[in-house]
Amino acid sequence: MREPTFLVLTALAGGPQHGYAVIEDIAGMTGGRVRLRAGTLYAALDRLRTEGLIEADREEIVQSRLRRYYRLTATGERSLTAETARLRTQATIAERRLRIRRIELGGATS
Amino acid sequence: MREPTFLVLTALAGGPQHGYAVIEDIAGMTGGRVRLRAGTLYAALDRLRTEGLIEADREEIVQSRLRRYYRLTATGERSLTAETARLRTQATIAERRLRIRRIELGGATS
DNA sequence: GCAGCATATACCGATGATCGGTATATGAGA
DNA sequence: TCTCATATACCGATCATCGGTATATGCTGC
Repeated sequence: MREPTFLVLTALAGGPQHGYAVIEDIAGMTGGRVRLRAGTLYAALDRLRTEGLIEADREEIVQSRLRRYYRLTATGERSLTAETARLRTQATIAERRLRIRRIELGGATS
Repeated sequence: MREPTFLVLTALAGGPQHGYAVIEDIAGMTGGRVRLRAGTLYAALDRLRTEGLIEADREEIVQSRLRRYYRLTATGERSLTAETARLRTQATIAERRLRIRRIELGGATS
């Protein structure tokens, strides 16, 4: 799972949201670092729906504009939980190696 | 940065290694979940060298087989440190949302 | 003796997620 | 009236990764 996909699932873990709101949520979540392109977002939404990780929640018309809400499925929740654990494990391994490295090399790298 | 790239940098954070050893290291690190293909590994090595994140360390001939060692550069170390922090931050955000979600929905998802 | 496996580097085409751009439409603000 | 924010959707391009193959050697089991 790549970063944008992970972030979409994280956004929906907070409750149902429509596409554009997901983009805004992710932008806020990452401190503005990640702003998903429309193409990336809607492609990811379609793909995740096909895979059963998310599903349509409801549709609203706000100011004559369609809003299609999506929500995380139980499968999606499990998937996000597993992915989160993986991220944390890898971060821990990398941090341990970096820490040992700094002790051994004393900050003198090439 | 994608997972295989991150894992290659993590492997080299532990000290210089040659290509094949990196594959083995990553396999061990991930409990056998990730076994990089030769194509992925050597392409990543070339790319990371071009980007200045790793560099050639030395070459050895062991049993008439070439071993080309690579090591992390200072730039690579900074890059891995930043990436690790990013992973940890995202894992924390996702976990918080999942935790709140479980309280709110009480385990009843679609 | 030879087949198969592990070691080791390297190249190739295919896949697929993401990027960047565009299209469409409306309401709000300058 | 022009631009910006909202909102969904499609398109081609890029590029990391995957899966397979090529090449070569040494070790192990039959």
